[in-house]
Order: sequence, then C-alpha cells, then structure tokens
Amino acid sequence: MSVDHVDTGFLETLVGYNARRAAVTIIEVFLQRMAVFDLRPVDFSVMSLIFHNPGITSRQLCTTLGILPPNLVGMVGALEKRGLILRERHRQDGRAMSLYTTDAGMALMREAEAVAVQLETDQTRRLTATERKTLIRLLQKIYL
Amino acid sequence: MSVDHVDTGFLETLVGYNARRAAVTIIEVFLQRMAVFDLRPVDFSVMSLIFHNPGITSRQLCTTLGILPPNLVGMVGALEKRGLILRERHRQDGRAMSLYTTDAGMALMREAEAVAVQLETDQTRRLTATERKTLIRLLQKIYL
DNA sequence: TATTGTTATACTCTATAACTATA
DNA sequence: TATAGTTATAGAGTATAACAATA
Repeated sequence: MSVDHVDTGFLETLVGYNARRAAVTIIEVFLQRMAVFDLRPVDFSVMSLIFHNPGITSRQLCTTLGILPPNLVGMVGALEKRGLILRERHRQDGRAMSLYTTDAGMALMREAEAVAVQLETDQTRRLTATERKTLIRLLQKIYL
Repeated sequence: MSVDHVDTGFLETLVGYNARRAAVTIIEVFLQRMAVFDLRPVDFSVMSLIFHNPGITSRQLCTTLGILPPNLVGMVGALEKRGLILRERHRQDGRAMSLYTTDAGMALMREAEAVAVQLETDQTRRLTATERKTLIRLLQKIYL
C-alpha cells in the first residue's frame, strides 16, 4: 500500500533539513541564471572573494570557503584561462599566489552580483525585508 | 599581497550562501553522531519517511526528497539487506514497491530520531526556542 | 502510451597521498 | 620542520539512457 499524503512532519522540525532544502531550491535558480556567465556557485564565491579582496591567496580562499586546495587549483586555473583573474607570486611569501580580478573579471562580477541580488529578491519574495534580515542573522548564529 | 582580513561581506548578504553554510555545519555534526547508526543524512531521511509513512512507495520517496530513482535503488537495497526495512509488491499497483520498517528498523529510528532532536538542540543553542521556530518558518517560506 | 522500478554508465564533486618549492 | 601550491587518483554523489513489467 502507498500512502495518500506523505507526512514529512518530523523532518520539517529539523533546522538542518530545512536549511538544506532551502539552499538547494535557491541554488537551482542560481545555476540557471548564472549559466550566462558560466559561473557555478563555487566559481561565483571564488570570484566574489577575489573581487572584494584583491591579493587574496589560494589558501585564504580555501579556508574561507571550505574548499580543499587540490580542488581549487582547477577552478583558479580555468578562471585565469578565461582572463577573469590574474595570479601573481606573493611579494612577501614566495610559496603563495596572490589573486586579482582583471578588468574583464571586474566587469563580469559587477553584472553577476547584480543578478545575484535580483535572484535574492525573487527567491525571498514571500519574506518581508525584516524577515529576510532576521533569516540571515539566525542562519549566521548557527555557522559563524 | 595577501589580505589581512578576508571580507565576506557580499556573500553574507545572500540567503543561499548562508543557508548552505548553515546546512553544511549541521550536516558535519550529523555525520559524526549518526555514524553509530551507520546512517547518512539521506539514509536517515529515507528511514524517517518510511517509519512515519508505512507503505510509502519508492516513487513517493524520490518525489518527496528530490532523489532520482536510479540512486534510491541501492540505498533501499542496503537498508533491506540490513534488516531495517521490508519491500512488498504494492497491492493495487503491481509496478510499485511498498516499503515498511521492520521492528529492528523502528527501534533504530526511535533512537536515531532522539539523537537528531538532541543534535538540533545543540546546533541551535545560540537561538531561543522562538528564534528556532521563526528560522524554520522562514526557511519553509523559501522552499515549500 | 505512460509509469514504476531497475541496470548500466557517465559525470561531477569531494577527499587523500605524495611531491616541489619556499619559509 | 612546517606551509602553499600542485599533481594524480580514489571515492562519493548525482545524472542520463535504456529496459522489463505493469497500468
């Protein structure tokens, strides 16, 4: 026998379940709208951090975003190949690489971040401005 | 040059970014504490839905949890092999499989859900009971 | 003709080990 | 001796195509 209505009552009492479902829902739309920039969420995060933190190192990117170094190499390489970022040897530490957005990278990110802000508005359309602020504050109380 | 302090200001204005970070933080602890039951988050969700919806079909599980049918087969097969669930041919629809938790499965889920509830309390310890309720309500406004 | 479940398989994402260059 | 970056590779997670059985 199947069931008429699936009872998700218990799972919906869990913050982890709800946070994951909400994140997945937003990421789906993110993927669609960022396809024009050929940026996955992780590429967007990496570009945004380099954009707002010129000279940030690969290690700092990994620590901030929870990416493992071997998995960042390919991403940064691809972004450099596309002419969106530059890699320079760090001036004080010859082991590290300093990352910068190129003019093309900056132009792309200005557009991409505007799309992200619009997407944010659309995806939280059922929330008031106050509720959206509250939601973000409560989420940060969990992971920060 | 590296940067002294990484500015994550822009990313932190995005609900999607915050929801994902919060979800990942909770899931990390979930993995640790559910290891004793040998249940990943997806296994827990599947077991919980079968537990609270006896007779639910594979198709209903897939639709509810956003899992693709080919990827559910192995999970259900493993849970059956462990003696936690039973699979029966659906009585009205010979194509479908009805799923039920065994006594062992029910006993396991009573324990596992108690651990999930405790984990919930621990992970949201910086939130008041009201804030936790608000957080869940706002997240559901996004994905439901 | 459509749907449920299944198999096989490809693709992506994430994780581990080991190496180099530098500190 | 430790750290930043890199390479190669393994493992986990997710996706598509095609099929049998049933509706």
